[in-house]
Amino acid sequence: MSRWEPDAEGRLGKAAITLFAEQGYDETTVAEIAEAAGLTKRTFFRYFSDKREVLFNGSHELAERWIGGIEAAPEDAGPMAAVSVGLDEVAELFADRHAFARLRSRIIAANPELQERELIKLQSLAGAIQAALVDRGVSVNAAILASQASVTVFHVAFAHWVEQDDPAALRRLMDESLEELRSVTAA
Amino acid sequence: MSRWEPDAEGRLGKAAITLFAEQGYDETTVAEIAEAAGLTKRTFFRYFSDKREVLFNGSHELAERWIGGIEAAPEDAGPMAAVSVGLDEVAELFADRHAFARLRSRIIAANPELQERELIKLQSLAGAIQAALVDRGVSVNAAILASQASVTVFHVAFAHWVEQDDPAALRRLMDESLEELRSVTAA
DNA sequence: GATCGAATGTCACTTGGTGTCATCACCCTA
DNA sequence: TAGGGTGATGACACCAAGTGACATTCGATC
Repeated sequence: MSRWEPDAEGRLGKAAITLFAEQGYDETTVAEIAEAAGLTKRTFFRYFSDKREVLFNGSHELAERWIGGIEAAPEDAGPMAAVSVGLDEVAELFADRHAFARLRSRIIAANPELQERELIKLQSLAGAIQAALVDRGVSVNAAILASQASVTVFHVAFAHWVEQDDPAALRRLMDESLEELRSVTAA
Repeated sequence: MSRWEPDAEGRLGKAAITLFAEQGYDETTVAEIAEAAGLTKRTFFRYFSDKREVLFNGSHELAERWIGGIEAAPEDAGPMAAVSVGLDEVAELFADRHAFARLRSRIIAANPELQERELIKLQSLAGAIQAALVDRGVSVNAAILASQASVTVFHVAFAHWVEQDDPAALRRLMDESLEELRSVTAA
């Protein structure tokens, strides 16, 4: 692709994570990140629409995996069952990224701006799931609620996952979260 | 309070909403808002931590009302039942603000930055509800899920409310949303 | 009416973010 | 192999959000 040093985007992402972890998000300027990657501020903004976005690159892949799982679910499965098939894919995706996920989570946890961005990414994920459910014949209202609920379940489980030490625990934590939601709403 | 023209904060808020509605959020600068209110940019940032915040002033009142309802719920009510009592209070709070809520919603809907801020406000609302539930003796996990679910229910119902024409429909829409969530998660 | 404190103004500055144009490295083709 | 095309990068100027430091203004109070 590029004719200079390869993978400008990857270098920028790596430099950003490193600097954020070392000295904090607010204390790191875009100019610094670019310089650490041997590029300029202008180039940073060609790859990332804003400074936060560099931490949310993977969200598209997450959505694709999850949606793929939903589409592959048996036709007669209900909305939550279909969503749960998607969670299998998601758990697999994160299987070897526990350390990275923890680092990234800590950075985000330390900064409200980043939490805002994370929430809107989850919201857009919920929107995609909703559409996938509607495609399966689920009613719009049910799809809204089911997608919101499942994203909440994922979010809660993911937060637990990064704060404990077993990289393989994600799927189990998601199931526990789902079960808890069931018992709470049933009451 | 103030010794100049009274209610600087109120004037800033009013000027902001008006300008945002007229010419859009991005196209309105803080300096413009301040000038319209007969103040300066610096004073704007003394009342509002950033430009978005001027649209989210009421969120504290919403949380207080909802929490008040939860605390007033019968001791033996389950988490979702207690939350639902809070929704009565919330519905009352918005009874005479339908037009304003619609205007504000349209502004927010037109701007992703503002949607981010809205989501984090809802998240903080969920956190407050969670704490109120824990105070009632609900387990932490159940409180997390119940608060998240109830905020989702509120969000969905509110979105419907501002897009239809009956200002008195909020409580009914919230109940419908809640029922939908029950039936979806039960499956 | 001197003084005090809270609210507001002034000013300079940093940083995120953008528009525009120049430049560079490579590829293709004559 | 010279030259032109093309997409990635750099250079530079600029705007607007947000902040820190200090000055000013008004009203209250003694």
